[in-house]
Amino acid sequence: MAEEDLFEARRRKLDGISNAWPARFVRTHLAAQIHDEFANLQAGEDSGKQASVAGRLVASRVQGKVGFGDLQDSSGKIQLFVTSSGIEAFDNLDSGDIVGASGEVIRTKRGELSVRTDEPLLLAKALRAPPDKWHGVSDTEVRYRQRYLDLIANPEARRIARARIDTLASIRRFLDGRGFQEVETPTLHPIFGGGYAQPFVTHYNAIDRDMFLRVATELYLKRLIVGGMDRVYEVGRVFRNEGVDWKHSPEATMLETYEAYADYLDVMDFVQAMVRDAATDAIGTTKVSFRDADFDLADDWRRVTMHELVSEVTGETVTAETDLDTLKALAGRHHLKVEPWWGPGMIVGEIYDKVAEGTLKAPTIVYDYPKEISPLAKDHRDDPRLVERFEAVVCGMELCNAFSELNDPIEQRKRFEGQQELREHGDMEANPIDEAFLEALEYGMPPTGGLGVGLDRLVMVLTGANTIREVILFPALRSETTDSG
RNA sequence: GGGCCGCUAGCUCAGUUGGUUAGAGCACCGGGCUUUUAACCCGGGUGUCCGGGGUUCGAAUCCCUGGCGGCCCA
Repeated sequence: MAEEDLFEARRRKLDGISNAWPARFVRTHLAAQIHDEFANLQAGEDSGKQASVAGRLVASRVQGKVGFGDLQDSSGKIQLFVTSSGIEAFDNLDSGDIVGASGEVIRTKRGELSVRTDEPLLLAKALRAPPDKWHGVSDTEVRYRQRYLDLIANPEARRIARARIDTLASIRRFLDGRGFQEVETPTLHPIFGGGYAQPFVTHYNAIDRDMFLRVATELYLKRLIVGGMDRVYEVGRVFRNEGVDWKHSPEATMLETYEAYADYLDVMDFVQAMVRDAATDAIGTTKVSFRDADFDLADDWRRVTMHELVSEVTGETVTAETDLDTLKALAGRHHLKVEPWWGPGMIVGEIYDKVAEGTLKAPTIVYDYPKEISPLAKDHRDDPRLVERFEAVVCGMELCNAFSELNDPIEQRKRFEGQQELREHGDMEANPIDEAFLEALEYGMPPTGGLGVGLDRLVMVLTGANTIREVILFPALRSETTDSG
């Protein structure tokens, strides 16, 4: 039957129904509550207790004068057992319909816990058929464009959505419990900064100027630290106008936390505890399988400096003192393109990025970054060529980025000027000078430990999702078009 | 941006070397069935083979081009 005929056949079934779109239905139980409450009911036994349930009819089996239906609600599934006088109404339902039913909770002869009803009630018609009851929907494009179908048909989609919700709730609990305050800062920025990325540009009509969608929340959260809000965090969408791959989405959700009087070593402990709690709360265990690795998030994460790691992976000793020519030669041996204006730090960063990072499997804290590639981190207490910065990496994917925050406004201005030079060389991801931010620092910012966590990525690790699109309910896709060539 | 792969019924898929009227299961429609659970039995057959152009006696199949998606690389 053609699609229009299927649609029409379903629509016709509304004709004889007086109130096909009721506004309300009183439920007494979710499916899972019935399974809990009546777990001990024996096969063939009636409970004597009434229940009202509602949800989507995902399967039905009519056998003569009785019928069986599987009702799916937010908690799970419960069988409807439709008897005598209800069979005509039941026969008039289609799979996918939203249905309510009231009756006695029983367990059938075959052992299936059921609500026995003689009046199944249509609560909302599904004019389109739901996904195939057995195969579900597996076309990735459909799963992303019509995530509701994925959620209806695929338990895995529901599991991931739920884990994300629970991860976020856990993190908020963790932070709130430590005296952090959740704040909201602007999404539209006059200057982009705080992250190394190309911004989206939009136009603000009321003040007739171009604005940038934020690439990070960092520079506003630090203003709040200046303002005396000692522990703040924001969970927010950030926008990066770049390519999409398994670990990058142009819209991503970032958690940033700032804690006055803490340093990056404090933040190392902090982020591990937060991730460990999130795992326990979201998936009930700290043992995870992600991509080709299995590990326990409760184990202490390995800590290695960037220079140690680069040395280890390349087999050549690289330190902050290694000279430019040696580094260029090393980069060349790894077939890396090095721009002529790059200093030693940028080359080390490039070797790390392209050669070393991908070798890391279990969570690893890579710390003490070159200053050149870290314009917002504080000078290292022992080595002025380095900064106090770390990233945690899992299976070659950066999970978080943290610093002892640079709070010296004079040094910060120099760093911005360094970024400006990169922009003049054509690096449009380098951040422009943000005078308003510098002015805030000039009023005095306490020493602060800051952290940025890619929440989508954290959910990937916890759920084992192998692409970021699986943990974003509505990932960005090109428009569907019917244009012909 | 580059390379490779894919797009066939509402869904999941098959479709040989280019050759009759493009198939299966599910879903759907009609009939049967008072304990089914991928229910079952009998009957029915749904289509812009992603769009456009070309080659050919003949195109889902080959070529060109565009779209969308996936994987890998930058």
